Amino acid sequence: MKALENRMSNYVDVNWLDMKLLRELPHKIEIRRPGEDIVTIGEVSDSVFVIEKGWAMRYRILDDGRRQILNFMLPGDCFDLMSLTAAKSDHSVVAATEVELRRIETHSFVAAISKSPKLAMAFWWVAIQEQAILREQIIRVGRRSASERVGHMILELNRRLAFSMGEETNFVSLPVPQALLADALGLSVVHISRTFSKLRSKGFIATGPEGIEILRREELAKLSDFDNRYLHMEKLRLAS
Amino acid sequence: MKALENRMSNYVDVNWLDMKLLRELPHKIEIRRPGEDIVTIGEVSDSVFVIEKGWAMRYRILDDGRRQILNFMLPGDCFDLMSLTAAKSDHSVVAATEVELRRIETHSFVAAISKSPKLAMAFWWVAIQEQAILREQIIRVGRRSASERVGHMILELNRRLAFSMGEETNFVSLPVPQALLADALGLSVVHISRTFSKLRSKGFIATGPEGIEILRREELAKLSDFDNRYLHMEKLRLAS
DNA sequence: CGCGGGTTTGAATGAGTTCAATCACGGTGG
DNA sequence: CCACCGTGATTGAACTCATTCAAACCCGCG
Repeated sequence: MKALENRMSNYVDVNWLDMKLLRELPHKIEIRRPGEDIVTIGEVSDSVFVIEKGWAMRYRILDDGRRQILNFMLPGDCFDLMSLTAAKSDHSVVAATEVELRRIETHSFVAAISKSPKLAMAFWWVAIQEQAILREQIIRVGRRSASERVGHMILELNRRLAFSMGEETNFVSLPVPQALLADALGLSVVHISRTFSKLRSKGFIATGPEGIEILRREELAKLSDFDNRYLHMEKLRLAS
Repeated sequence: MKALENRMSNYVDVNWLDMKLLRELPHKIEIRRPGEDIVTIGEVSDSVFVIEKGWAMRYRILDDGRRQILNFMLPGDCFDLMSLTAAKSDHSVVAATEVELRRIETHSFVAAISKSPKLAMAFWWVAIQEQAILREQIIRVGRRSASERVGHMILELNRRLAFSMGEETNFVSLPVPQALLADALGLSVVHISRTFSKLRSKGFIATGPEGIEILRREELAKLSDFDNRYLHMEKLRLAS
């Protein structure tokens, strides 16, 4: 719950939202090992999930084995609000690292948001933010060069992690192999590696086994045309 | 309103949803000429729009002039439900052809959906479908070849147009220049043209000034790995 | 007729892929 | 303690798909 609270407290007044209501919702905590599916394509989910710890990702496999990762989901992210309409999922969600999940059954979730318009609005906002991340992903893979893609992704992950941790840092923990970045950015593993070494040699980043350190944020942001406004991390205002 | 009614009647029981409520909502009808912005990046919108006639598109321009079209919006599509949270738009929406719009002010829209949970659920579904289209777009530009992208896009437009027209056809009216397809699919205009002629020479499609005719739907769908389930065009079920 | 937007074609170039080999490192079993 | 794996990162060379630039073409329209 910590990550979600951190996140929400960044855009709503601390005591504006009754987190208690959410925290006390009936739920189960589940653990998934890396590679285990959380939601499988074609299935109708009856639950909403909140990621407590670890990374997950949405993905789809094409007929010949190509894989596209749609987006990464970090602590504090919620899915699948799609379950509210009982639609079949058009993609799978898998644990990228070991993941701790809070599972809330759809009907209790619906009950909670219909009781609290504030909570409903907060989750509406979550959906908005996710859409924005998807759109940014389209732009990344559609019109950006390899270095721009990599730089942009690093900065996005850094902002989102900072947002859910509640603290600034130039370090991006990257608990996933480069192959996953490749499938997220529509590049080959080989080229991801080459791009990293290019960014390293230019002094923009340093890489280690644990993750990436951003050495020159400004230049990197300029190079990759990164503008974090799309993440909508400013305080939320309610529509009258 | 016709297009939206057609569309909704395809997935909800005809008299299940009180379209009257929606139809009688205070609104203004507006016309935009091709190229005119409907929503501008950075602005906070106070209205929800429904496209009555014509095509619009979401897009973003990068610093050096590259453009990415995020998706096309056809008759019956709604936007921007984002306005409910009074967030600044992270992209622009522009008329691709001459467009007829129904503009509903956010506050009347919010009033209507809070009165009618059915209406709210219907619009929630609209948001779900749009997310699915965005995800499919990511897969298209991230992991598909040029011919797959073009074929897949043709089939998507065909399904969506059929859905909003309420009638089957193998013809896809394409009232926009190839340059727009290029910016949507992350390809150059030249390559779009070459790809079309490849698809033509294989006998999959025929092109004319008005649009595209699909000659061999099955083969084309196979070639482009198109599976229309993501469009969620089946009847809606309500979550208890 | 001639102009202009859009499409098509050709030739040269380039960014990213593929294949294959090598390297680095942590873990395992003898 | 050390040889032996296996996974993931890196590098080189050949190749491919798509881009760029430039010219030609097509067609509706004033």
